[in-house]
Amino acid sequence: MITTPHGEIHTPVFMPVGTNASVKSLSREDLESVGAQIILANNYHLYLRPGSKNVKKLGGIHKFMNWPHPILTDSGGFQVQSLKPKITDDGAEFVSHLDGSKHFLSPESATQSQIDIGADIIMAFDHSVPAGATHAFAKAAVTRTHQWLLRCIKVWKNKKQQLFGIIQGGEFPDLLRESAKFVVDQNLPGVAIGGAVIGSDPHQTADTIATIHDLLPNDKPLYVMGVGVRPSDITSVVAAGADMFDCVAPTRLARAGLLYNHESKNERIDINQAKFKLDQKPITNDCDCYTCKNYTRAYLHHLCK
RNA sequence: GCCAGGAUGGUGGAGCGGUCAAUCACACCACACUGUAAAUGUGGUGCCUUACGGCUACGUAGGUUCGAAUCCUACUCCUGGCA
Repeated sequence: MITTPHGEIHTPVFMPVGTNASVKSLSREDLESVGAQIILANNYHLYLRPGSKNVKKLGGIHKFMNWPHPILTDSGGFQVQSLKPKITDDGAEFVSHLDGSKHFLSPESATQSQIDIGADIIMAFDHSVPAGATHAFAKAAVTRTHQWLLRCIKVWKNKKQQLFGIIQGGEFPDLLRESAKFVVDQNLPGVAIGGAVIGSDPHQTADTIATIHDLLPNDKPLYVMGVGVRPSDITSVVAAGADMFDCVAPTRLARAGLLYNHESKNERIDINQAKFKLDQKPITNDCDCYTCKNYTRAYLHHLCK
């Protein structure tokens, strides 16, 4: 269990992603009815718009988005990487996807921005190790991530807001273990693990966690970043020892018409397919969620048109 | 009944003598989505073929032409106007 100023979180917990201070297409009531205890928002997006200081002026993110329960913000490091940034030891220079303007995020500014936004849990600004990284590249990213973590900690004053450090290391056990030791030694309220080795393949994710598991504290949550493309990914990652995980997949896939059904290929059906036009079954027979109890595949197919 | 306009692939709709199996959109099919630049993106979509290639197609039947979805004639059916 994790205690925050906005309530307790019982683990293991899946955290729906609401990047832009909104879990797309879902209301607060929808989320509550499904048992969401905590949601994610993103520092990068809110820093650009409406601006972190403006979120603060508007009373903080909980009031801003009408979510009185726990919120976690990601630092934005992961998003910035998709913008082909210039990364130095100082931080990351990148171009806004909104208007092309130049920006710079450092461990200090990313942390201060998250403090202003006001989430219950904030993440360290890290250098995520991409897929296929060489040992040398991964080592540099790990070292940088560690240096950046120390700088994040310096800015972090309000201990009611929990700061989580992030373990990196790519696919290399020596780097993963070195990183785990370093991050755990900072004695922060929680520990996360990220990078491309986490989230894409369930076996690789479980193996990566196993590599460092003996180094982790028993009394603090482990946040495995970006897990949950398939429902079975969640059970396997929990079995591996994860306490917290998030993924854009449930909401993003649903918006494209892909709905989870454990009996189907890839654990999902594509409700857009013409074969569902007259299908009167629910998405999943043994599910007691509001949608499965009240609507047919035919109706959901119709709504996608 | 007369006059005018029109009939193109699952649908809408381009094309107006050769580079047309036919722009494009939709629909359909497949694939992809990890700490959301994503209610998005990529590919395919007449028939046969792995491919090369072949075959059948632009309302119906003829005609002109080296060559017709494109021009001409008749017919059928739609739409608008006049009676």
